[in-house]
Amino acid sequence: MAGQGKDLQADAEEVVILAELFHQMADPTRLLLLMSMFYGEKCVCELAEKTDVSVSAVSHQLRSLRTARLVRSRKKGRHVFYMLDDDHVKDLVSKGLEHVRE
Amino acid sequence: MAGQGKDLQADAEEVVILAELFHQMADPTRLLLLMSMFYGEKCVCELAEKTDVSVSAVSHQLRSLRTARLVRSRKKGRHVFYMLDDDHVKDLVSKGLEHVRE
DNA sequence: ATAATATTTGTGCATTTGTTCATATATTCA
DNA sequence: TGAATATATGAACAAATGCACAAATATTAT
Repeated sequence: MAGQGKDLQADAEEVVILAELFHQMADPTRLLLLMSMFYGEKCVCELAEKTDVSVSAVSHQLRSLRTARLVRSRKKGRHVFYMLDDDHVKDLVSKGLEHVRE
Repeated sequence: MAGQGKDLQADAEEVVILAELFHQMADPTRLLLLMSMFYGEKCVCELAEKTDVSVSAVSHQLRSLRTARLVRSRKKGRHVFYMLDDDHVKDLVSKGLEHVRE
Protein backbone atom coordinates (compact mmCIF):
# COMPACT_ATOMS: atom_id res chain seq x y z
CA MET A 1 0.00 0.00 0.00
CA ALA A 2 1.09 3.54 -0.65
CA GLY A 3 -0.24 7.05 -1.26
CA GLN A 4 -2.35 9.17 1.02
CA GLY A 5 -4.84 12.02 0.93
CA LYS A 6 -8.50 12.78 1.41
CA ASP A 7 -11.35 11.73 -0.78
CA LEU A 8 -14.79 13.16 -1.38
CA GLN A 9 -16.75 12.63 1.78
CA ALA A 10 -20.03 10.77 1.30
CA ASP A 11 -21.66 7.90 3.07
CA ALA A 12 -22.52 4.62 1.39
CA GLU A 13 -26.18 5.46 0.99
CA GLU A 14 -25.45 8.74 -0.77
CA VAL A 15 -23.17 6.94 -3.17
CA VAL A 16 -25.88 4.43 -4.04
CA ILE A 17 -28.41 7.20 -4.62
CA LEU A 18 -25.97 9.15 -6.74
CA ALA A 19 -25.17 6.05 -8.77
CA GLU A 20 -28.87 5.56 -9.36
CA LEU A 21 -29.15 9.15 -10.57
CA PHE A 22 -26.37 8.65 -13.10
CA HIS A 23 -27.80 5.28 -13.99
CA GLN A 24 -30.96 6.97 -15.17
CA MET A 25 -28.93 9.13 -17.52
CA ALA A 26 -26.79 6.24 -18.71
CA ASP A 27 -29.12 4.93 -21.38
CA PRO A 28 -29.30 6.61 -24.81
CA THR A 29 -33.08 6.40 -24.95
CA ARG A 30 -33.61 7.87 -21.49
CA LEU A 31 -31.00 10.50 -22.14
CA LEU A 32 -32.73 11.49 -25.36
CA LEU A 33 -36.00 11.70 -23.45
CA LEU A 34 -34.44 14.00 -20.88
CA MET A 35 -32.91 16.15 -23.60
CA SER A 36 -36.25 16.37 -25.37
CA MET A 37 -37.74 17.82 -22.21
CA PHE A 38 -34.90 20.29 -21.81
CA TYR A 39 -36.93 23.34 -22.79
CA GLY A 40 -40.32 22.23 -21.57
CA GLU A 41 -42.85 19.49 -21.12
CA LYS A 42 -43.68 16.97 -23.84
CA CYS A 43 -46.38 14.34 -24.10
CA VAL A 44 -45.57 10.65 -24.39
CA CYS A 45 -46.42 10.27 -28.06
CA GLU A 46 -44.28 13.25 -28.95
CA LEU A 47 -41.39 11.79 -26.98
CA ALA A 48 -41.85 8.46 -28.70
CA GLU A 49 -41.73 10.20 -32.05
CA LYS A 50 -38.52 12.06 -31.22
CA THR A 51 -36.67 9.06 -29.85
CA ASP A 52 -37.97 6.72 -32.52
CA VAL A 53 -38.78 4.15 -29.87
CA SER A 54 -42.16 2.48 -29.36
CA VAL A 55 -44.69 4.26 -27.15
CA SER A 56 -44.61 1.28 -24.81
CA ALA A 57 -40.86 1.38 -24.39
CA VAL A 58 -40.97 5.13 -23.83
CA SER A 59 -43.65 4.71 -21.21
CA HIS A 60 -41.55 2.14 -19.40
CA GLN A 61 -38.54 4.43 -19.41
CA LEU A 62 -40.58 7.41 -18.27
CA ARG A 63 -41.83 5.44 -15.34
CA SER A 64 -38.26 4.62 -14.46
CA LEU A 65 -37.31 8.29 -14.70
CA ARG A 66 -40.30 9.33 -12.65
CA THR A 67 -39.65 6.78 -9.94
CA ALA A 68 -36.10 8.08 -9.69
CA ARG A 69 -37.51 11.62 -9.54
CA LEU A 70 -35.75 12.93 -12.62
CA VAL A 71 -39.07 13.82 -14.23
CA ARG A 72 -42.62 14.47 -13.17
CA SER A 73 -45.84 14.36 -15.11
CA ARG A 74 -49.04 16.26 -15.56
CA LYS A 75 -52.23 14.91 -17.03
CA LYS A 76 -54.21 16.97 -19.53
CA GLY A 77 -57.08 15.31 -21.35
CA ARG A 78 -55.89 12.02 -22.73
CA HIS A 79 -52.32 13.22 -22.87
CA VAL A 80 -49.72 12.97 -20.14
CA PHE A 81 -47.05 15.61 -20.25
CA TYR A 82 -43.65 14.89 -18.80
CA MET A 83 -41.11 17.47 -17.68
CA LEU A 84 -37.76 17.54 -15.92
CA ASP A 85 -38.23 17.50 -12.18
CA ASP A 86 -35.59 20.08 -11.34
CA ASP A 87 -32.71 22.08 -12.74
CA HIS A 88 -30.01 19.79 -11.43
CA VAL A 89 -30.87 17.36 -14.19
CA LYS A 90 -30.49 20.12 -16.78
CA ASP A 91 -27.16 21.06 -15.26
CA LEU A 92 -25.88 17.52 -15.38
CA VAL A 93 -26.91 17.00 -18.98
CA SER A 94 -25.36 20.34 -19.97
CA LYS A 95 -22.13 19.62 -18.12
CA GLY A 96 -22.00 16.17 -19.66
CA LEU A 97 -22.49 17.48 -23.17
CA GLU A 98 -19.80 20.06 -22.51
CA HIS A 99 -17.44 17.27 -21.56
CA VAL A 100 -18.28 15.20 -24.61
CA ARG A 101 -17.72 18.19 -26.87
CA GLU A 102 -14.48 18.99 -25.03
CA MET B 1 -49.96 14.32 -30.68
CA ALA B 2 -49.69 17.68 -29.01
CA GLY B 3 -47.21 20.14 -27.51
CA GLN B 4 -44.41 21.96 -29.22
CA GLY B 5 -41.03 23.51 -28.56
CA LYS B 6 -37.32 22.95 -29.05
CA ASP B 7 -35.17 20.31 -27.43
CA LEU B 8 -31.48 20.14 -26.66
CA GLN B 9 -29.70 19.80 -29.97
CA ALA B 10 -27.36 16.82 -30.22
CA ASP B 11 -26.79 14.16 -32.84
CA ALA B 12 -27.28 10.47 -32.17
CA GLU B 13 -23.57 9.77 -31.77
CA GLU B 14 -23.15 12.46 -29.13
CA VAL B 15 -26.04 11.02 -27.18
CA VAL B 16 -24.50 7.57 -27.20
CA ILE B 17 -21.15 8.93 -26.04
CA LEU B 18 -22.80 10.97 -23.31
CA ALA B 19 -24.79 7.94 -22.18
CA GLU B 20 -21.54 5.99 -21.97
CA LEU B 21 -20.02 8.74 -19.82
CA PHE B 22 -22.93 8.60 -17.38
CA HIS B 23 -22.88 4.84 -17.53
CA GLN B 24 -19.39 4.84 -16.09
CA MET B 25 -20.62 6.83 -13.14
CA ALA B 26 -23.75 4.75 -12.71
CA ASP B 27 -22.24 1.99 -10.62
CA PRO B 28 -21.65 2.45 -6.86
CA THR B 29 -18.23 0.85 -6.98
CA ARG B 30 -17.00 2.90 -9.92
CA LEU B 31 -18.48 6.02 -8.42
CA LEU B 32 -16.70 5.38 -5.15
CA LEU B 33 -13.48 4.87 -7.08
CA LEU B 34 -13.94 8.20 -8.82
CA MET B 35 -14.73 9.92 -5.55
CA SER B 36 -11.66 8.39 -3.93
CA MET B 37 -9.55 10.01 -6.64
CA PHE B 38 -11.24 13.36 -6.19
CA TYR B 39 -8.31 15.04 -4.46
CA GLY B 40 -5.50 13.14 -6.11
CA GLU B 41 -4.13 9.88 -7.42
CA LYS B 42 -4.46 6.60 -5.57
CA CYS B 43 -2.93 3.20 -6.17
CA VAL B 44 -5.04 0.13 -6.90
CA CYS B 45 -4.63 -1.54 -3.52
CA GLU B 46 -5.59 1.65 -1.73
CA LEU B 47 -8.67 1.97 -3.92
CA ALA B 48 -9.59 -1.64 -3.22
CA GLU B 49 -9.29 -1.00 0.48
CA LYS B 50 -11.53 2.06 0.35
CA THR B 51 -14.25 0.48 -1.73
CA ASP B 52 -14.08 -2.82 0.12
CA VAL B 53 -14.14 -4.67 -3.19
CA SER B 54 -11.60 -7.26 -4.31
CA VAL B 55 -8.47 -6.00 -6.03
CA SER B 56 -9.48 -7.94 -9.10
CA ALA B 57 -12.87 -6.30 -9.32
CA VAL B 58 -11.33 -2.87 -8.79
CA SER B 59 -8.83 -3.50 -11.55
CA HIS B 60 -11.63 -4.52 -13.91
CA GLN B 61 -13.57 -1.37 -13.11
CA LEU B 62 -10.50 0.83 -13.46
CA ARG B 63 -9.90 -0.58 -16.89
CA SER B 64 -13.46 0.27 -17.80
CA LEU B 65 -13.00 3.81 -16.50
CA ARG B 66 -9.71 4.21 -18.31
CA THR B 67 -11.08 2.94 -21.60
CA ALA B 68 -13.88 5.47 -21.29
CA ARG B 69 -11.26 8.13 -20.52
CA LEU B 70 -12.59 9.07 -17.10
CA VAL B 71 -9.29 8.19 -15.47
CA ARG B 72 -5.70 7.77 -16.47
CA SER B 73 -2.86 5.90 -14.80
CA ARG B 74 0.79 6.29 -13.98
CA LYS B 75 3.16 3.50 -13.09
CA LYS B 76 5.59 3.91 -10.20
CA GLY B 77 7.51 0.89 -9.01
CA ARG B 78 5.14 -1.98 -8.53
CA HIS B 79 2.25 0.36 -7.94
CA VAL B 80 -0.08 1.84 -10.51
CA PHE B 81 -1.62 5.14 -9.55
CA TYR B 82 -4.94 6.17 -10.99
CA MET B 83 -6.27 9.72 -11.23
CA LEU B 84 -9.25 11.50 -12.73
CA ASP B 85 -8.61 12.32 -16.36
CA ASP B 86 -10.04 15.82 -16.32
CA ASP B 87 -12.08 18.27 -14.29
CA HIS B 88 -15.36 17.60 -16.07
CA VAL B 89 -15.62 14.37 -14.12
CA LYS B 90 -15.12 16.25 -10.86
CA ASP B 91 -17.77 18.74 -11.90
CA LEU B 92 -20.26 16.02 -12.70
CA VAL B 93 -19.71 14.19 -9.44
CA SER B 94 -19.99 17.45 -7.49
CA LYS B 95 -23.14 18.51 -9.29
CA GLY B 96 -24.61 15.07 -8.78
CA LEU B 97 -23.89 15.10 -5.07
CA GLU B 98 -25.39 18.55 -4.86
CA HIS B 99 -28.56 17.20 -6.43
CA VAL B 100 -28.70 14.20 -4.11
CA ARG B 101 -28.27 16.46 -1.08
CA GLU B 102 -30.91 18.84 -2.44
C1' DA C 1 17.16 -17.32 -8.87
C1' DT C 2 13.31 -17.44 -5.59
C1' DA C 3 9.92 -15.31 -2.99
C1' DA C 4 6.80 -11.65 -2.14
C1' DT C 5 3.94 -7.89 -3.58
C1' DA C 6 1.05 -5.37 -7.00
C1' DT C 7 -1.73 -5.49 -10.81
C1' DT C 8 -3.96 -7.47 -14.85
C1' DT C 9 -6.55 -10.68 -17.47
C1' DG C 10 -9.77 -14.60 -18.82
C1' DT C 11 -13.68 -17.30 -17.72
C1' DG C 12 -17.98 -18.46 -15.77
C1' DC C 13 -22.21 -17.16 -13.62
C1' DA C 14 -26.12 -14.95 -11.44
C1' DT C 15 -28.44 -10.60 -11.90
C1' DT C 16 -30.07 -6.67 -14.20
C1' DT C 17 -31.48 -4.25 -18.35
C1' DG C 18 -34.18 -2.57 -22.37
C1' DT C 19 -37.21 -3.99 -25.64
C1' DT C 20 -41.27 -6.27 -27.83
C1' DC C 21 -45.78 -8.03 -27.63
C1' DA C 22 -50.20 -8.42 -25.75
C1' DT C 23 -53.38 -6.61 -22.77
C1' DA C 24 -55.48 -3.25 -19.61
C1' DT C 25 -56.94 1.38 -18.29
C1' DA C 26 -58.38 6.09 -19.13
C1' DT C 27 -60.30 9.84 -21.75
C1' DT C 28 -62.67 11.97 -25.61
C1' DC C 29 -65.82 11.88 -29.40
C1' DA C 30 -69.77 10.40 -32.16
C1' DT D 1 -73.35 3.36 -25.55
C1' DG D 2 -69.27 2.05 -28.50
C1' DA D 3 -65.18 3.37 -31.21
C1' DA D 4 -60.89 5.74 -31.25
C1' DT D 5 -56.86 7.64 -29.13
C1' DA D 6 -53.30 7.92 -25.43
C1' DT D 7 -50.91 5.80 -21.92
C1' DA D 8 -49.67 2.14 -18.66
C1' DT D 9 -48.59 -2.46 -17.30
C1' DG D 10 -47.08 -7.42 -17.14
C1' DA D 11 -44.60 -11.21 -19.05
C1' DA D 12 -40.92 -13.01 -21.62
C1' DC D 13 -36.40 -12.95 -23.50
C1' DA D 14 -31.86 -11.75 -25.36
C1' DA D 15 -28.02 -8.91 -24.17
C1' DA D 16 -25.08 -6.65 -20.98
C1' DT D 17 -23.17 -6.17 -16.32
C1' DG D 18 -20.39 -6.83 -12.06
C1' DC D 19 -18.23 -10.03 -9.37
C1' DA D 20 -15.51 -14.14 -7.80
C1' DC D 21 -12.00 -17.19 -8.80
C1' DA D 22 -7.89 -18.73 -10.90
C1' DA D 23 -3.97 -17.83 -13.44
C1' DA D 24 -0.69 -14.67 -15.69
C1' DT D 25 2.51 -10.72 -15.67
C1' DA D 26 5.54 -7.27 -13.64
C1' DT D 27 8.47 -5.30 -10.19
C1' DT D 28 11.20 -5.36 -6.07
C1' DA D 29 13.72 -7.56 -2.29
C1' DT D 30 16.54 -11.28 -0.41
